Amino acid sequence: MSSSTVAAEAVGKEPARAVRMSGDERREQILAAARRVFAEGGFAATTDEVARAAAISQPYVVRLFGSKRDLFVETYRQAADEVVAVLSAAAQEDDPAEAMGRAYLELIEDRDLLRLLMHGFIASADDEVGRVARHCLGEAYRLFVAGTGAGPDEARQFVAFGMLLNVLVAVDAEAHRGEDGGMDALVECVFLATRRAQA
Amino acid sequence: MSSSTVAAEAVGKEPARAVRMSGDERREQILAAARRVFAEGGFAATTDEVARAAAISQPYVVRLFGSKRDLFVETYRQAADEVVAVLSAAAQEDDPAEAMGRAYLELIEDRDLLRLLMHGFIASADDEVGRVARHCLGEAYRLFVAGTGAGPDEARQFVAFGMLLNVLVAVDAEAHRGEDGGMDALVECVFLATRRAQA
DNA sequence: GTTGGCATTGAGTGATTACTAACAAGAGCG
DNA sequence: CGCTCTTGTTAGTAATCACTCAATGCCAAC
Repeated sequence: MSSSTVAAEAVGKEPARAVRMSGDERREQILAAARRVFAEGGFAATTDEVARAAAISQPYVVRLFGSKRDLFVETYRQAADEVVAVLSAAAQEDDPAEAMGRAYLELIEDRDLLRLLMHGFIASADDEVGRVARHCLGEAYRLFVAGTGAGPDEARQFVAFGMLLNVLVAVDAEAHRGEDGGMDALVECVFLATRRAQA
Repeated sequence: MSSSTVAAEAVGKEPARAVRMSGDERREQILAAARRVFAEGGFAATTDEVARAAAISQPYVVRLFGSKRDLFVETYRQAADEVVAVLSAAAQEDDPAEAMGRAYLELIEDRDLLRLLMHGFIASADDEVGRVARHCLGEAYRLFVAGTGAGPDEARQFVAFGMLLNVLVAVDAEAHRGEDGGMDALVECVFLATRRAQA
């Protein structure tokens, strides 16, 4: 009970002040929060939501990144880079085709990452985001060709299957089983295909 | 020069009043405008933009549809229904597989339609939109199986290729040729594949 | 221990937004 | 003409948003 601050905070009398952190640490933390928030609401999500997710004040979010748009672009770029890096690493394993497929499945298990990516696919409103999105897609194709030595058609099918997985995760198909016959059949078929690929 | 209204409007003295229209006609017109506007900005687009696109006042847009959300849902449902109807018709032609492929290509030539659909894939925020989106996807799969008698894998590849086309159109890949090597190769490969399918 | 810099906040500000309320204008009809 | 229903508007309102400003507390170096 040395200082009064601790006791007072425990009782809730003083306004909660965030624990002090280095600027870089805080930026990383905000980026992580922004990924979650932007994944949910896209660019329409507010800086206030990001701030609450990071447990700091809203003006500080804006200050550290300059503007909401800058924060979005940086968040998006980080996510896209992550995808490319993971695919790139998988492309150099023993069985690149299998490794890349598995790597992508693991990536999109992070629903936030995937939905954020999808938002970028449509957010062609912003030039920079569109560029990053196109690059990410192009790299997926290029890395598959380069890694596996597969022909264009096989690589195209790899990417296409990835886009199908994206959409199924985005619409939360698994959580809505039994609501639509066609969708159920599609999910089942995709599920079997992924299991087969992993065998 | 019969009435003063016409002359005055030409000179711009009287406030522009929209030509009178039946409620149903107006609703259709607003839905068409909303499709364009929501395609661009998703649910974040404003009712004011829709109103301007339809050349009427913003409150009237809200009044005719109850709320922005209701307008969005109805716009989305109409678009999804259109897709299902077109695919359904194609599934009953002589060569269903070829017809459905061609039909889908023609559908997504309407970039507004496609981008609106994509927005719904992510807008799982709204339950109803999510349901419609899942149904539309499920029907594409189901209709292909039913129409062509194809196996699950072939049908899955049909839908997957469709999703790839969606994304390529959404990120405006064609308009950005030459900016990214991987993307260029992917677009070229997809282009060849569609030409092959149409032969 | 004082000073200077960094992290962080509260309190605005002006712009925008969905939505409401009230009213205007014309068409059809007796 | 008068009455009513529908179409459409203008003028709000309360809420929300990104962003700004001035201040405050804290740490470290002198």
